Order: sequence, then C-alpha cells, then structure tokens
Amino acid sequence: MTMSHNVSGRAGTTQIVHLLRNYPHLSRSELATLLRATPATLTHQVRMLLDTGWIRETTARRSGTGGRPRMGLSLDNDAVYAVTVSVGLTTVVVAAVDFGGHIVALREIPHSMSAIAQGITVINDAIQDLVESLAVDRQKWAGLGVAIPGIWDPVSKTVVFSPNLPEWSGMKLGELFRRSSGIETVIVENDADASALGELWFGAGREVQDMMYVLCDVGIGAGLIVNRELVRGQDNSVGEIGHVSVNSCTGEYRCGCGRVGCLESVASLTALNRYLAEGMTTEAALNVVADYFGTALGSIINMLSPQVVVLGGATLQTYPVLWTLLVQSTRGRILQHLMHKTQLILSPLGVHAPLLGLAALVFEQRIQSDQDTHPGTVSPAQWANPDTDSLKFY
Amino acid sequence: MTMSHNVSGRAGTTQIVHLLRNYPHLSRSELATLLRATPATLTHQVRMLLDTGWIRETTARRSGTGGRPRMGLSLDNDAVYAVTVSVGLTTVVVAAVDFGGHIVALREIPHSMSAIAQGITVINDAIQDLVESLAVDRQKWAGLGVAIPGIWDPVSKTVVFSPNLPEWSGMKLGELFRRSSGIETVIVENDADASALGELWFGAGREVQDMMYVLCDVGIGAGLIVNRELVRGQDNSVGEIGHVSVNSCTGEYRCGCGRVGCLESVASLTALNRYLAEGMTTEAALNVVADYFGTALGSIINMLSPQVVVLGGATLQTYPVLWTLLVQSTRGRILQHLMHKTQLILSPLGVHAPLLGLAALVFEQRIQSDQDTHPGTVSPAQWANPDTDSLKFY
DNA sequence: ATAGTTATTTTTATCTTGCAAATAAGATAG
DNA sequence: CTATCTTATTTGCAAGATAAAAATAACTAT
Repeated sequence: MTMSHNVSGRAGTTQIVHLLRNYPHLSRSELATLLRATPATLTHQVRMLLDTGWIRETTARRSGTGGRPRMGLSLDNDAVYAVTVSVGLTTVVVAAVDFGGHIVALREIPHSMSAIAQGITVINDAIQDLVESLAVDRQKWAGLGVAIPGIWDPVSKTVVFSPNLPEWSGMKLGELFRRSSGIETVIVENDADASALGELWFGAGREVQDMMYVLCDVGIGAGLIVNRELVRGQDNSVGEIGHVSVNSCTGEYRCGCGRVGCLESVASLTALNRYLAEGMTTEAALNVVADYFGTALGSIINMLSPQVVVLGGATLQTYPVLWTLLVQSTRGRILQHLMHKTQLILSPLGVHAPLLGLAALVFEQRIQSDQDTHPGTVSPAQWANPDTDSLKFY
Repeated sequence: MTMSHNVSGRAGTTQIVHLLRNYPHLSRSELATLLRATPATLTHQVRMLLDTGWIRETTARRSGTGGRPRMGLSLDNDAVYAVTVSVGLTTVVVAAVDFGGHIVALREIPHSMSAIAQGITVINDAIQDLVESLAVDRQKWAGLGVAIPGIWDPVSKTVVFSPNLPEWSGMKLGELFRRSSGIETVIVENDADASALGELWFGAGREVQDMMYVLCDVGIGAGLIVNRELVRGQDNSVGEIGHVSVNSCTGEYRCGCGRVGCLESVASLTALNRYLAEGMTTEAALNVVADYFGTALGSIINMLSPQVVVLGGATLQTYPVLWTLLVQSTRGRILQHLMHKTQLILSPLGVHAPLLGLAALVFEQRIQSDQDTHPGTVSPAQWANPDTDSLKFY
C-alpha cells in the first residue's frame, strides 16, 4: 500500500477545489480563513493547483476599505471532464460534466435495465455518442462514474444486493464497464450515496456538517453524511432505510425481503401504484404514503438529528402534491427540541444529484493520482510482521 | 483557537495508549504494523511517552525464531487517575480509575437524583470520600468525568434535554461540578455515549470500526460509533432511539414526548413495570418488550449495519431472560444479507462501561494538554477576515 | 507624494515521518 | 565457542507541511 507522505496536504487541495467550485472567485486569504490555515499554506497549495492547471486566477476584487485587492481564484472548467451514468429501472441518464460541475451534455434514455447485457450496451452506446459529440481532448476525460440502485461493495468490487435489478447482483460492474467502454477509471456507487454526495457538494448540503439524502422511488434508500463524509459502514450497506418497520400490525403486504411492515413495502412508488390500482383515490393513497414515510423520517430524524434531510426520487417528481403532506406528517413526529434544528428539503438538484456526485468523485481521484508523484512505492520489508498481521485491530 | 502543529502525531500517541491499555506488552514493532507506521516513527513516539512517564518498558519477549527480542511496553497504571460518576435516576456510581483502565475503587450509592442540589451534594461527598481513601498524589488526579441520562450540549455547556431528571435540564453541570468539587478538569457526557466509548475502548468494540451501544433502562438511548469515533451531530443529540416509532396503530400509551408508539413508551423498564402492574405475566410482558425492542433494533441494524450492537442497562440486568427473547426477535427482523455481519452482544462491561469511557476521555485530555507546549497561542491578526468570517462553510 | 490598509509572498524554523543504514540482542549451525 | 542468520530497535538524513514573522505588493485616503 502506498503511504502518502502528506495526507493533510491532499485533503487541503481537495477542499480548495470543492470550495472554489461552489464559491468561485474566492481569494487565497478567504480560503485561508475558511479552511483555518495560514496564508502561507494557501499560497503554497494554490500555487500547486495553478501550476498543474486545475485552477486559474480570475479578477482582482477591491474591498471598499482599501488595501491590496484580493485575487479571485476559480476552477478551470475545461481542465477535465467526467462521464456519469445514473441507472434507473426503466431509464438511464448519461451526462458529461465539466470540472466546474456543469452538466455540458445529457442524454435520457428510456430503456429497461433488467437485462444487464442489453443495459450495458445501451449505456455504452450513449457514452460513445456523448463523448463523440463533444470535441473534448481525449486525455481530458478523467473517468466514468456509474450510480446503481443496489449495494456496491468496493472490496469485492461486486454488486452485493440489488433487489430491483436482480440480474445485476453479483456482477463485477467496474470491470465490466472498464472493458466495454475502454475508459480506465470507473467509479461505481449506490444511487442514494451518489446523490447524497451530489447534494453535499453542490446542493442542499453545501454549508452543512451532517445530512441525509433520501431517495423515494420504486426502491427506498438513503445516503448518510456525517462530518461532511459519506458513512459507508461495512461493505457500503449503510442507508438501507427501505426496511425500517413502520407498520408491524396490519400484515397485508409482504415485502420483498420476506417481512411485513417495511417502509419500502408500504410507501414506495410501487406501493403507491398498488394503492391506486386497488381503487384508492389519489388523495387517499398519497396520504397513506405520507403517513408511513413521515413515521420513518420522524424516527430517523429523532435518532440521528441531521441538520438537513434532502428528499429526492421519482415519487416526489410524479406527485409533487405529496411534498406538503410529507412535511406535515414528518413534523408531527419530530421531538420538540429538534423541531427547528432539522430542515426537510426537496432535492434542489433532482436527477442531477447523482450525476454531479459521481463527477466530483471522479475528479477527486484524478487530482489525487496527479499528485501521486511516487508511483507505487512498496512498503519496506521491515513492515511485514507475520506475528501481528493476523490481529488487525484497526 | 490553538492550532495544533502535528495532528497526526498526537493521534499517534493516543492510539498507542489505547492499544497498550487493551493489549499490554506490545512491542514497538508490533505497534508499528498495527498502526501502519514505520519502526522509526514508533521509536520516536514511544520515547516521548516513556520520557513523560506515561508508559514503561516491561519484559523482553523472545520469539521462537531467533532475533532480538521485542521489548514489551505497557502503560504505567499509576501515572494518573480519574474520578468518574455515572448518574442514574435512583443510584449514583462513583469510581476511581487508574491510567490502565482498572477501577481501583467504587461506591454505589442508592439515592434519588431528582433534586439536583441534593444529588450533587451526595455525589461530592462520595468523591471526597473516595479520593481521601486512596493515598494517590494530589497531582495525579487528572479530572472528573460525569455521565448523565440526558443530552449534554458541549457548546452551551448545558443539559439540553433530560426527560427523566427534569430538574437537571438547563444546568451548567460542568461549572457546577468544577466549583463544588474543586477539580479543574470536568468532562460531562451523555450516559449512552459514555458507555459506547467505554465498550469501544475496553469492551465489545475493541476490534471494530462501527458499533452502537444501546442503553435499555427507564430511558432508552444509544451511542453511535462510526470509524472508531463517536458521532455527536448537532449539539450531541445523536442516538435518541427512544423515540423511534414501533407501534403506530394501537394508541394506548402516550409517550412523554407527546406522541404514541415510541419505543421508550412501550419497551422501557417503566413500560415493563407497567405491564406487570396491569396484571400481565412476566413472560408475556417480556415478550411484548422483546417484540417492540426487536422491531426497533432490526430497523436500526438494517439502516446502519454496524458490526456490533452492544446492549446494556438495568432492564437486562433485572430480567436476564429477556436477552434470548430479544436476540430472537431482532434476528427475525434483520435483512438476510446482514444476518451474519452484525453481532448482538450483551454489554461485557455492564455498569463499568460509562465509568471507563469517561476515564479514557479524561486521560486523553490530560495527555493532550501535556503535549501542548504552546500554551494558548493566539491566531495572528492576518487570519481575522471580517468579510468571510460570517460565511462559516465548514 | 505619504501614510494607512489589506493581500500575498518569502524566509526561517520546527515537526512529523519516511527510507536506509547501523546497531543490538538474541538463536543456531558448525 | 565463534560465525552467521534473524529480528528489533535506533540513528542519520531528507522531504514535506506548515507556522510565525518579516518583507513586499497593490491598493485607498489625505
């Protein structure tokens, strides 16, 4: 394993990039106060980013009080690009995102993803089409990001659990896409997690420490952010809120997981459509969904007290009226002293959330590999200690 | 704010201390592999800890294969001591803990804590009694730690929410104890959080990244550990699982929070006693409690997938039979693919958990202040930037 | 022009930790 | 009982990050 010499230094440049992406034209001194570093450090790190072409100096900004003007800094939007893919059950969205986080091209393709081979072909065609349409230097493509409705284990590099796309389960997706698309860097991520990162860096979570993104769709999932970092847990399986119990009494519907009363079985888009098919009025069905969802969200908020809970996904896009019902239902279930500490927000990024989150991940990897001057240093022999290697405390 | 120059260096010594506390006689080379650092670094850090008297060299351990024997290292148990207090509703436990994490004296005092003034007097008497009984150098007392059944906000330094000890709500406990006991360093912590840290460092969580401690008592609370760190969230209010909804249908009992179906209102020790008072058989009552608790635990496990869930508190101590029921009930509600990834454990530390967690916090603070050679450096004037200070991104 | 103000850079020093080589302290073969 | 092998620890040296202070740059106001 390559040990980086300066962990904090890298974290620094990453944070500078994230800040400049959302708040362009910040100066070195402003960055210094925001990141709680000394001006000298910022001079240093900014120079590195300038030298390697990630950022540029823009306009000097005079402050009314006099003194030397601050030199604004901004990302070079054209430095690199990422291709990102959001895989739904019946639709795929493929986008090209520039380094500044702007979506420069987007294709929305209605096509069932159940059959994985066909799905990947469709996706690849869209990627090729998109890339060719864009007159971007070949070497400026930093990589491919794919968001899927399932749990992705970064250790085994397989899809661990994908109830709504069963054929994708167990697949080595990264490898598959690498081979079929010819793109070297491929990042796979769970859809809710990718969206959570998108909202964290570009949307509702920009100025927040702890937040949760909740995806309301055919499946229900969540991405949890603590201290501005995604909580992954063992093999990435944090955030499966679809199987929180919200109705343990009336055992009418059995969830795909085999139990009764799971949130997903009574408040997903599938459940909503079932209510309607059974003859329930839209209003009544939405109320039922809002009631169950509010129960779950209330429990989660009481338990984790995030500053922001972002709701996204097809359910709310299809039935915008649901929003008000959901807010009311959730409000009624939050502890008094948390009432004004948690904000419930409708995803400002919408379908763009996972695409932007993935793009930022791709860029981050590119910047890091760019800074990795030591290409694959091997640990000295001294480190290998057969007696203690099996212990693995941390 | 004092900026530490070497964050990683400090983290290093802290980790060394935690490792040596649980696994005495580890050598420098073993620590190096465990902490993924070079032998040279360990020589350095270990020397600092030796020079300042925190640790000692113990016995050389010959490995069968030949070569220079490893020099065992251990904490100097007698280096410092902490007084820690666990405040219950009707009992207080006061303990003296040595640097090695051994409880060297313990007083359990049955006395209602409802009246805060009386409570603090009782606690102080016990502290004085304990300290005087122990022939420890005055300067070796590193500080006082207090665990309370309520939410403690470290920013405002007050008790934010304390439903079971209403008189303690709003109190500046740290200041109160500092003045009344004469001990300078006072750390206040929520009881479930303190216990979680205790189990993390000394008990069921020693070799684990993510865990949850669940306190089953008159109140129900939890402490959440992610990546070996306590998740606090905004004003420390993470972990209030007492108000997770587990029964939204039968609206019989109203919870103290005003709602119906909260875990705490149907599965706390109070609820259990109520079932018994209403004429339910013990077996039936325990089954009801296990059922509700299992629902909540299942939801939480499915959602957060911690490696370990530790259960502690009076309910399980009073009714040990409940354990099996609870395990069964929870098992039935965990997603298949998580079944073998989450361990449900009965707290091995029991009432000692919060006492040890607090002690470690006190020691950590002492070591850090010991290493703080710069006493209160003030940020240079350059840092103050009126234009951006109000933004507070991170 | 001169003083005052704010931003940025340079200089110097310190701290941490990595790598490589040296040294310490044994075990084992002959 | 010595020479060699092995493993643990220390030392010397270098690199990188970043803090503190001083210097410099680029303005405004007088």
